[in-house]
Amino acid sequence: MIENYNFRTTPFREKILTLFQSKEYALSLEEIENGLDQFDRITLYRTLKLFQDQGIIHLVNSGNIKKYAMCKEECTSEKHHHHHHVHFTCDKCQLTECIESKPLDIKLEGYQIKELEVNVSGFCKNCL
Amino acid sequence: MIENYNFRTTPFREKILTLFQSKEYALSLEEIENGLDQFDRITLYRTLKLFQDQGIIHLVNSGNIKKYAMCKEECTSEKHHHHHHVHFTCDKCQLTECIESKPLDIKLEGYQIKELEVNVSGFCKNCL
DNA sequence: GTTAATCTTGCAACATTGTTGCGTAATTTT
DNA sequence: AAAATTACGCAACAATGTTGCAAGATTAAC
Repeated sequence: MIENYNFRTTPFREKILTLFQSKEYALSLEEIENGLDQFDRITLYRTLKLFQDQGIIHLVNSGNIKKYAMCKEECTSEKHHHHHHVHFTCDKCQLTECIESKPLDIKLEGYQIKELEVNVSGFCKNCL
Repeated sequence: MIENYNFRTTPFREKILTLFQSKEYALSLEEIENGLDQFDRITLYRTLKLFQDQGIIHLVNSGNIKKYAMCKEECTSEKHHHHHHVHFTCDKCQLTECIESKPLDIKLEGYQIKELEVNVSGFCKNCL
């Protein structure tokens, strides 16, 4: 899949991608780093930025912690992809997941909405 | 108003509070610092943390920039106050404001929702 | 009102997070 | 095979945030 993009396939990038694919939930920077043996910090930052720019992953604000989640297929199709789905972070297990619910249609009188981000926290199915 | 809380009223804290009250929109750290003549960085951080803990201000994730907004009255009444209203950031003027709309009732099957945060971006009334 | 307790400040020092520049290495293209 | 492009890894820096501690200010106690 990585070959469809206009950047090179390198061992490091494949490793990062594999890491994301092996998890069902969003990854914090710490979790990504823990999943790697030895790595260059700057290269990791640049890889994450590249993946974001290419619509492979997207940023999730989970409280004070930034996390990164794989984009679903719908995202990559559009150039400027939107993430109108809900991000849920569990207060107990701390896992963050993307919830594919029906698209939210929030409308604000007099405003033109381009991007919409919904971050929800509470208890997930496993921790209830 | 600051006297209703269980911490001391100091010139610095009053200055910060006045700064927030003088603006209709959420303030970034940079904007706060620009509104002060000379100040101690650590004291500012601690003041912001204090105000957050006391429910005077709350954090808004505006894209990659953290901002702080005054809490409305409804917030301070409850101990664990919720911010189920919408935060809007304009792509043009970059201002972030809290929009008092009807409370959002997002429900997720099997999840117990405690906190809800909605960040919207686009063009605001003035920039349309 | 003086003393004691508490809170706040400001400095140092450190930790984390993120960016930029640049030479080298690897990969594509010609 | 040579040239152009892209990616990597290091240094250096910048921004952001935290902790400890001594000194100052405020409040409470005697």
